[in-house]
Amino acid sequence: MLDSSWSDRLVLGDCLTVLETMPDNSVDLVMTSPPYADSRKSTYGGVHPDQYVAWFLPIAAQLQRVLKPDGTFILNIKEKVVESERHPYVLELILAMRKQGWLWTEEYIWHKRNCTPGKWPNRFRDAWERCLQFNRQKKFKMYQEAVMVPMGDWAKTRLKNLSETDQRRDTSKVGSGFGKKIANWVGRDKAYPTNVLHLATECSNKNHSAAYPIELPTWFIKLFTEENDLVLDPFLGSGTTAAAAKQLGRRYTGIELHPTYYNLAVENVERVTPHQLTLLG
Amino acid sequence: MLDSSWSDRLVLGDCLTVLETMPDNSVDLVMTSPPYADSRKSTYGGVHPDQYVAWFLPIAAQLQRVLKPDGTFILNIKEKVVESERHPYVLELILAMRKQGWLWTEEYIWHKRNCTPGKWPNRFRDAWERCLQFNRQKKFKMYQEAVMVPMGDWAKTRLKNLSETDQRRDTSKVGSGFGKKIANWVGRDKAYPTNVLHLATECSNKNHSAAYPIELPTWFIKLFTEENDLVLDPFLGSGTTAAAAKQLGRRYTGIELHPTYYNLAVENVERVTPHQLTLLG
DNA sequence: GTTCCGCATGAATCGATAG
DNA sequence: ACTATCGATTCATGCGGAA
Repeated sequence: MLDSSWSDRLVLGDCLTVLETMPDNSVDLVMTSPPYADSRKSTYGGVHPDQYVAWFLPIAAQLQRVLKPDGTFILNIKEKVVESERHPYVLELILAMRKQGWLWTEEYIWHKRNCTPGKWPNRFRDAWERCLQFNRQKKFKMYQEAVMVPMGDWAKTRLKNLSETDQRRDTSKVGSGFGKKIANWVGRDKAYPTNVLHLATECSNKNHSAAYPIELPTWFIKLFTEENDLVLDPFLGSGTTAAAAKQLGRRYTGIELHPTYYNLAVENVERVTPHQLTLLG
Repeated sequence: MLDSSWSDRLVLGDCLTVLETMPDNSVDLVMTSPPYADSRKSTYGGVHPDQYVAWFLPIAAQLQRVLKPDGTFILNIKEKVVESERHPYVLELILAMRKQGWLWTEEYIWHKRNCTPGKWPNRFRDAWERCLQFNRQKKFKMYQEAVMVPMGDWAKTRLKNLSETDQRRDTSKVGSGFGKKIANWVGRDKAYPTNVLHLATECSNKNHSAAYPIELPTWFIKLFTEENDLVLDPFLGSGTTAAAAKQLGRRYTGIELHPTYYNLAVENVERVTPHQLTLLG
């Protein structure tokens, strides 16, 4: 049942083609952030918003097939603004995936504490993204305690690492609520999180920006898998998901189309030691 | 053009029926939180999730008619969990309203800092709701400066303009020169918010649970209207929207079907003094 | 070694300009 | 009319140099 040939492999190639070669019911968690829709046709890999659903559905079908019945699919995505309006492709995708047989179990909010700046006459800065949870069944594996304790540890670690300046800074941040959260966590060992995640965007890697900070896949991997479970990211990018999985002692499979990103991912994943206690920040 | 007969009126009656008697292009902002979908028919205002879109669309059509072309419609809503799955009626509603001619300009997130407690095997506590922004045109009135916030927590008191950080920075800059100090101070005084709002849920003195805290309509009323503009809430509930509008010196119209809520709303709105400087539980 | 400050930069968006 | 490109706007963060 356990096909070890897909353990800890990073594959260079087209996601749909590669997925078709993977066995049924073999993945415990799919966690990915697909290329965002892009109206610029000239851009390599850009998918037009109007064609986004049609492009993604066959991939979603494959993911459904390779996912174990009690596994989970987390899709990090956010719709772009097109002609001063939020494009509806994400909404349409959710509805289409439901027709495909997926259950839309939950929508987590990733609140980006440091979002890109900018000012426009008709909108504010976009500070959040969707983390859509899809399942094949109503009953699925979920290890809530795994994210209960680390949340406290995370805060404490974070608190230790922060300089006084940064602590003070955080307290005064606009709407971040970060400083307050730390205050709330002090002396409170156990707290269940909510469906809103406060995480900064990754700024550490200079050359290539990761889609999301490693804390994001780390959280979902802890929540939905146990050790030696298999985590799949069909749009690996710079390898953040695989790195998180490896670090947590999970098996991983990653697929990436672009050689540049693929090589970067290999590098980044190799650098990770399993069970390495996190250096967050 | 300005029909004063709808200024500062609270109407007891069916929302659709009342809306049909209102003049075209007369409302600057619609802000409401409609009755949530509920499968329990006996509940007041309960609408079955599967019928929610069909129920709401005629109302949305009337709102589109009475709204000024450069006005805004803010819809506070969140989908219920039905059979372990998020029901898609909100997504379907957005798509249907777009077909009706609405522009889905933006989706704000109301992050509820103290959400209802509880624990379930397959999900965490729900700590956020959608505030969907719809417009008739790409260009609409927006007064961003009105919601600019001090560098401290914007949901808290405005009296404390000096955050610790700023005080400290200010002091340290004295050594290096005066001119710089003022420039930095002014620049750091206020910042634009993002599309994520951190507000506590209302838990204060009211018998009936208000749909949202008064800070929520207050924020959107400041953002999308000027003084003497007309704010409409077709599902007034306990009157929070009208109270916020009155307090800010805007005109308001509220419609409520249920006599109990209507009377409560009248009471709550009467208690408010226009331009009363904040400090509401 | 610490703390503090300056500065570059980032999954952005709009409007204007040019082809 | 439609598309492509560019400049302006804005602020939380981390890094590096300085005190």
